[in-house]
Amino acid sequence: MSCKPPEEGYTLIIAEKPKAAKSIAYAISVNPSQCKYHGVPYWMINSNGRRIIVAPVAGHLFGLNTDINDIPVFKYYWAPRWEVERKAYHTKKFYNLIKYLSRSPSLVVNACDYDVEGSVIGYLVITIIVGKKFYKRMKFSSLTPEELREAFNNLQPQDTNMVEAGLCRHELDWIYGINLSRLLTKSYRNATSERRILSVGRVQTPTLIEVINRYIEVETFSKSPVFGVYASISYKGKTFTASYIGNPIRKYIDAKKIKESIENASKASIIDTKRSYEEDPPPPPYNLNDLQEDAYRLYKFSPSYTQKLAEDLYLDGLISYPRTNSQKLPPGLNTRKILNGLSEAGYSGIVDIILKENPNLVYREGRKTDPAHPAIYPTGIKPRYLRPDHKKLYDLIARRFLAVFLPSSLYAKIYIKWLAGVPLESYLRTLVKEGWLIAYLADSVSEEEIIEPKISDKGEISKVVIKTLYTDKPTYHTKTSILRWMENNNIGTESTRAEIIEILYKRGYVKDHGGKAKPTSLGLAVAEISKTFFPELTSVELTRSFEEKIQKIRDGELTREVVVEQAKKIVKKLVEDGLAKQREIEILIKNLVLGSGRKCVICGASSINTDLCPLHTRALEELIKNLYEWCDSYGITREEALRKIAKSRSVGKAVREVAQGILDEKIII
DNA sequence: GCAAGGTC
Ligand SMILES: [Zn+2]
Repeated sequence: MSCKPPEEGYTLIIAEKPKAAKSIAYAISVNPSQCKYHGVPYWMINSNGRRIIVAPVAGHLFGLNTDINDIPVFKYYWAPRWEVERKAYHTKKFYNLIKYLSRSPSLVVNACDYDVEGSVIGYLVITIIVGKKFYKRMKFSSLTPEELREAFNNLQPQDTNMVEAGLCRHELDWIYGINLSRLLTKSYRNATSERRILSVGRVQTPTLIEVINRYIEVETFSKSPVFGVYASISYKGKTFTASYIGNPIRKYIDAKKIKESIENASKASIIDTKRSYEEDPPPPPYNLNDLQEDAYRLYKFSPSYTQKLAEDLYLDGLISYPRTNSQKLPPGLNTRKILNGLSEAGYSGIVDIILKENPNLVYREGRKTDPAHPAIYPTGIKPRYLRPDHKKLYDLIARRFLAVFLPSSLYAKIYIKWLAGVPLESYLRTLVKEGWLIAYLADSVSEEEIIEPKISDKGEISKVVIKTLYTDKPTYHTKTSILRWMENNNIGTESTRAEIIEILYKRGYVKDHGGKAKPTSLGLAVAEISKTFFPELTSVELTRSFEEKIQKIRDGELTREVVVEQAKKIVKKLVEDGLAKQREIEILIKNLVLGSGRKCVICGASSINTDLCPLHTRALEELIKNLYEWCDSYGITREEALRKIAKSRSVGKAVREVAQGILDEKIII
C-alpha cells in the first residue's frame, strides 16, 4: 500500500501519542501498514475500500503565547510550540506529519485520550492544522483492542463542551500565572537590580506555602516529651520488648519509679497470653505515585527521576503507560502472556508458584482510578540490557505485578502480659505464611516456630530503659512527601507534579538539605508577597473554584467567555493594585532577601519592627506556651528547663536557639 | 521568560 495520503475521501484519526496510534491501527485492522514521515510513524488501513489513516501527535503541539511584554496582558493566542518554545522543536515533525496528511480527509476523528486535555489537543490540531471545523470523537478508557474497536464503531459527536472546558483551564492558568509572575519578576528586579525570573501559579504557589508551613512547624516544635518504660525479657530463647502498660508517662520522675520497681523484680512472670492471626494482603498494582514513593524509599530516587526512568521503560515497550493514577489493571489484559514473559526475564521461580497456586490468575486491585489509563504493569517483553537504575525500577514494577497474583501473607501475633513489679505487655509477630512476600524475598525465609507461652512461666529481665517519646513531632517535607501532599489535595496531575516540585528548587525558593526540603529567604519572600498581594493564588481553593467552573462548562451551564472575562477582571485589579503598591513589594523583597531593615537578634533575618524574625517570634511563642510542661514533667526549674531545651533534640532548631537566647539575655521576656 | 498541561 502506498504511504501517500489518497487524493480524497479518507478518514484521518488523530492519536495523542505514537503508542496509542499503533494500538488503534491494530485494533481496527489486522494488517495496517506502517509508514514514516520524517521519522514519525503513522498507519494506513484499507478496510473494505474505506481508507483510514491513523496518525499520532505528541501531546500538545500548541501552546498559549503572547507578543506583549508588559502587564497586565490579556492578549494571547495558540501558537505552534516548535515556533515559540526552544525546548519544543521536536514537535515540528509531528506538526508536519499532520499537515502532510491533511490534504482532503472526508472524516476526521479525535482519538486522543478521552479526557479534557485530550479533547483540547485534538481540537487544536484538527482546527488549526487540518483546517476542519467538524469532526468526531473516539471514546475509550484503555487501549485494549476490543474497547478500541467498539469506540471506532461508535464514534461520538464533537466534544464541544469538553474542548471549551479545557481551553478555559489553559487560559485561566495563563492569565493568573503570566501576569502575576511578571509582576513579581519586575518588582524583584527593581528591588535588587538583579535579573532573575520568578514565578507564581495555581499549583506551585500553594505547594511552596505547604513546604514553608511544614518548615515552620518543625522549627518551632517545642512540646515537652513524654516517657515510656520498656523491659527486655528473655523467654524460650527469644527476647521480648515489653512495654509498661501505663505508657506513655507524663512525668519523668514517675517513669523512673516504674523503672526501679521493674529492676527490683527478680523475674517477669506471665499472667496472661493470647494468640491471634493477622493477614497482610498483597499491595495493589502500581500507579505513578506509589511507584515514586517506593523508588524513593528503597533507592532515594527523586519523583522526577523515577518518572523519567519509567518513561524510558515505557518508550522501550517494557512497561505500560506510567503517568497514571489508576491501581486497576485493564480488563481483558492477557495476564498469562505477561507472566510467561516475566518467566523468561528471570522471574520464573515466582511465576511457577503463581501458575500452580492461582491457575485462574485472580489478582488484587486498588481503589484509585484514572480517566484515561490503567495501572502500571510490565508488558512481558524481555528487557535486553538495562542500565542499573532502569533495572531497579523495572524490577520494582515486575515484582509488584507478580505480587498481585499471590495470596495474603499471614502472621501469628502472640500477646503476653507480664508481671514484674508492675504489669507489662509485649507482642511478638511471627510470619506463618509468606504469601505475596515471596515476590520480594531473595530466599524463602524459614517459617518460624510459633511459641506457646504458659501462664505463670517466668522470663529473665535483662534490661530496663526509659525512652523519650515525641509521637507528634513533625518532620520536614521531602520531594516525595510534597508529591503525596499535592495528590491528597488534588492539585497538579500525574504528568506535572514532579516537574512542578523541581521548579520550586530551580527558582531557588526551596533548597535540598540531604533530602529535606527547606525554604530559602527568597522562597519566604515570594510566599509573603503572594499572601499579601494575591492571596487567591496561595490556596488550593483556587483549584477547587476552577474545577467547579470547568465542570459547569462541561455541563453546558456556563461559557468559557464568561469565566475568562471574570478572571481577567480579577487579575487586572491585582496587577493594577500591585503596580500601585510596588514600593511596598520592593521593600518586602529588600528586607526578606537582602536583609535590609531591622534584624532578628538570633538569626539576622529581617524582623519587621521587633527583635525577632517571624520564625523566631513564633518559636518564642511556642516555647512560652510549653515551658511549664517542661518544668512539670521533669520536675525542674524554669532556668533548668531552658538549659535542657537549648540542648534538646526533641524540639525544633528555632526553639533551641530562642531558649539559648533567653539564657544569654539576648531575648528578654 | 513567566503557568499548567500534554508527551519525546
Ligand atoms: Zn530569626
